[in-house]
Amino acid sequence: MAKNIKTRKDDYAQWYLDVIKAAQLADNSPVRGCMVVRPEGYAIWEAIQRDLDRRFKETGHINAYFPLLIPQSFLAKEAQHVEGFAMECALVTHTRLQKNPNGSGIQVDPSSKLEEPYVIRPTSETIIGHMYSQWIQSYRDLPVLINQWANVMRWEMRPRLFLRTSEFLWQEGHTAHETADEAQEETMRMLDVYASFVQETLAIPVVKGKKSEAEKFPGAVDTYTIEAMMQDGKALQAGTSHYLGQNFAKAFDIKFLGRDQKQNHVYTTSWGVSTRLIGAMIMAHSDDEGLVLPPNVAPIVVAIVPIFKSDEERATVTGFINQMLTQLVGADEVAAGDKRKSGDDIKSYFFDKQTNQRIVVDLRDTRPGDKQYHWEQRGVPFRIEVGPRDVASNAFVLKRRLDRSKNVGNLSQVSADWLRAQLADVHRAMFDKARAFRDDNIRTAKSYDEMKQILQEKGGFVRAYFEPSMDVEKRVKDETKATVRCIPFDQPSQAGTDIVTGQATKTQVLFAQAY
RNA sequence: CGGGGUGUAGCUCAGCUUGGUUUAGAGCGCUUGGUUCGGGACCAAGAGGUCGAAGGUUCAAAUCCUUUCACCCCGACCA
Repeated sequence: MAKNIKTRKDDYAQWYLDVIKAAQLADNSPVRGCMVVRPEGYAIWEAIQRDLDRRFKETGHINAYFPLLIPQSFLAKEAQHVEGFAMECALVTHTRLQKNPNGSGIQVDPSSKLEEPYVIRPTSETIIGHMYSQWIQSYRDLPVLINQWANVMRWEMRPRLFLRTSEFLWQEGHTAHETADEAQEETMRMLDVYASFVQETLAIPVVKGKKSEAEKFPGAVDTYTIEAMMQDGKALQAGTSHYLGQNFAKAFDIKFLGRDQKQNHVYTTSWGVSTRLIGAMIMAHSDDEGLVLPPNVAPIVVAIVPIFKSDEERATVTGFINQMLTQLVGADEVAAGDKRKSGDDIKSYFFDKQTNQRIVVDLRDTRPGDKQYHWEQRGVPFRIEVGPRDVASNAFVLKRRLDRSKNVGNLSQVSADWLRAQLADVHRAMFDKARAFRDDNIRTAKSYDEMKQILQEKGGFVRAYFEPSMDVEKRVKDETKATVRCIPFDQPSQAGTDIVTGQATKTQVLFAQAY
């Protein structure tokens, strides 16, 4: 039992925070609601970036960067947009500080007040729309397919590490198209990219669907989402893709001369995922012993723990480990790794230089048990234990983080391909486990009472016939805390009865409490 | 913004009711040395605090009073 981590059963919220702390992914900062992403956590974000960026490029997108500050007036140009974000905007109103004339310290210099305040971007549709209006003149300029990796700020009342922080890191794609069809196609394409990424890389199964009017992005015509289920049965929106129609094009006057020789407004999309994905990954996979990392984003794939007492034993064990490393990463990388600087006695060797994934050998002067817990809590997919007994039989002990299983292996079988196969197995097993859990926790309700009972007694997602509408959703939320997570793409062929209003409807939705 | 609560070592907290044997403490963590080492060791020594801040009462304040700041929880609000 991990002694620094509360169990999920005892206190799920505390467990989540304990896992983050134990794995050193992030820390609270002096600024309320803003987190410090520590190296272990940032490495996961880099892995997410690397993988997603490749997928964006493969679908024709390119990166650019727009400023952090947005003129306040820009935000107001799209009515729904400003309404949606007004409550959570931080403003820059002055440009200078001065010494406090009444004593020590500093204060705002009143003479530096800005004519028009800047908003720290909560999202960048407005400033990007402004630029697009200048860049786009002709149908020949379309489509514009730009993504940016950035930080944004939304002044949240209830921050939680990774899941909802006042400042967070994300990517936002912003595209402009000649036709509605093309823009809608783009919206769906990126939703699919997100779904594939989350499933293939983070091993989290998702439900694809459309948001109801009440839940959609401020200023969007349609918002599409991938929804994931956490281990407490709550839903987490893992990514969104918005079809913005001509709303922003009209607000920012993004026009082009069309093939029809007429001025037309473009059709735009935007789509984003954030560091929240790291929160999703933690909540979907980790256990009471700590973090469990999906192999594809694990910065360290194997931690080798040597066991020895005497100097002679140390020499034989490290010699054996060197041979093993050579088989895994090649002699050149072993030599390079031996020379590489490290702050402690943890040696590090690249297993895959493209993904920066490493194998480490833990030579610190601590007890083997400490090392086991150390790497286990950090979610490293595999640990390899090598002691004198193993060396004598040309063997090692392979410990798998996912199920904490223990198997004896033989040195002769070790190779890069062998390890890749092991990692792929873990990925599959993680995905299957998460999917089985999710599927077990999606229940169908035939009546509102039944839904209430399910939500209260079991949690999870509830699938039901329901015609989304602002009023009724509000009522359901007040009464059950559950919201319409999405209108899934796979809809039944037959109509049914709306569980709340009793009206006939063809629409089924997923209800759940959400983060 | 309403209701409640908390500020004492890096972390978790005791001490406050009833001011003075507390020279401000404990556990964890950290440093050093030794014994250990196949799932969180043990022994010894040590570093670390203007008790959130300011003011007041008193011979004497972590403790009582006033003011103030910060944070947390519940509501409201919200990707």
